[in-house]
Amino acid sequence: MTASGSRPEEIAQEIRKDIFRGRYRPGERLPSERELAERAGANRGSAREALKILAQQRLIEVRPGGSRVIPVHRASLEVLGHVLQMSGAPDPDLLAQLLDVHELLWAGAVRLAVERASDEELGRARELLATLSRERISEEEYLRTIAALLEIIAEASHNLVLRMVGNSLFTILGAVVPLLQRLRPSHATLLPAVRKVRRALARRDPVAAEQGIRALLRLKREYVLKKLGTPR
Amino acid sequence: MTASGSRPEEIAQEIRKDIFRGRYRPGERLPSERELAERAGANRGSAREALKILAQQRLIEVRPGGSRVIPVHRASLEVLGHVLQMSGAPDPDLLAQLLDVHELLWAGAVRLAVERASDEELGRARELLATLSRERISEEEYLRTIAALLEIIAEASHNLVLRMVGNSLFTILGAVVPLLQRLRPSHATLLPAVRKVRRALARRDPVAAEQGIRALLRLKREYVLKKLGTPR
DNA sequence: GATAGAAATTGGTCCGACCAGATTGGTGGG
DNA sequence: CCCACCAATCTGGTCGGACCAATTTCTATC
Repeated sequence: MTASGSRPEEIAQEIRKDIFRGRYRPGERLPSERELAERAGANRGSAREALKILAQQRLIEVRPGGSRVIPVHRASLEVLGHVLQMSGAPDPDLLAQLLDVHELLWAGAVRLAVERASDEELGRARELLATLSRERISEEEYLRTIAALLEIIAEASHNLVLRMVGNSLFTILGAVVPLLQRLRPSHATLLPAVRKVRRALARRDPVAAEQGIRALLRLKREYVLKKLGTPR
Repeated sequence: MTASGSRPEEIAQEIRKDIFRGRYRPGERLPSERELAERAGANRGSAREALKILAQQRLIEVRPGGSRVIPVHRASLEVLGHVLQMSGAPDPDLLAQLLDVHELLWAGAVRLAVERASDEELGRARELLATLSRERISEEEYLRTIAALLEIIAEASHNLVLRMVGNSLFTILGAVVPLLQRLRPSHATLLPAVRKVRRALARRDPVAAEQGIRALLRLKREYVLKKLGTPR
């Protein structure tokens, strides 16, 4: 019925669905490994592994006596991807929240990055910005370039934590965004933001860089949400 | 040798150590499930589960033919806690990075929160601030109150993503910080920041609130790092 | 030396079994 | 009628062994 992955992943997905649909409410007890296994026509080991997956995503808590559901807002970031991909189209509200945090985080990151980046890192960033400001840039290349740009920012920030959080957010976004089309802002709207970032990097001006990245990501945000029909 | 948890968790910890110590380098292949099991004197299932744990933390990638190590900066946030608890005292640099992101995130969060919070939520926050500004507050209560305050901020921001990221950061910090003592700034240094936040909440001034929380968290940061002897 | 094929290895899944701790339901005393 | 107590039952934790398909590694061949 589902689609992908290994047997345990399938089972986990099934349970996740049930949790999101409200079949199992927070605090409630989940069926036992044995029952889940039987229900899915799988081995107990597979069902067990499925539960372990959900447990590590902090969506459930498994302990002797029975596993229990944990409120979503206590769960790990990773479940977000699954939430967004639950029903056909991603929930616009949630996506907007994700983009908010995305913007917040990278804005802060670029600030640190500009302060600490080596000239070489700065150079690579500048190249990417040049790519972004090119007249004819494909949808795919736009997304890829933005990704690379953020990757450099994360690296240049010399902050491992930032890099890790950025990874998570980007992974989630990357899994959802491609579902929508026409995500690339027009060249005309894109250019000013790119120019701003460019100048900020040249002058090593953290505040300006922050504003520039904010503008850049906000463009992405606007286009994504507009595509979903409910801009805020 | 290690300490806690289930058999698989012990094995996972052992492997993690080896990865962090550089015994297994990124891209390198890990021993097979069978060998790891034998080496640990455990069942293959347990070794397998250990690998699954590490895989879900994106520290390794397990696939037919052999599991491979992934660079730390690609890993999930959750491994951070383990990195910090590796050697006796947490690495000051890394802890500083963590606190930087902590501050960045909550500063952004409080901004959203002040804009969107209900009066009831605001009231609860105000109570906590009152607790913080009390003359005689124990070490433990200080930490607990800060935690509760951030929790409310996360809730009031009405941003699920923020809440989740905050959870992760807070969990990591919570696991590390208690190891150090004397984390509570003196009442005199604490008071101005608390006052600032308080006024900002009363006026629903997002910018002021952001600055206030920043100040509050920076105090925490200073004290934590000073305790470690290497402030920056 | 390159390559195609055979053999060993690896993870994926299944089955069945035992243990210790938790849950549950019944029972007897208050 | 309520509550404390205890035994049957259930739950997750771990173990051992087995088979499969895909990958990796080795080898004989060209």
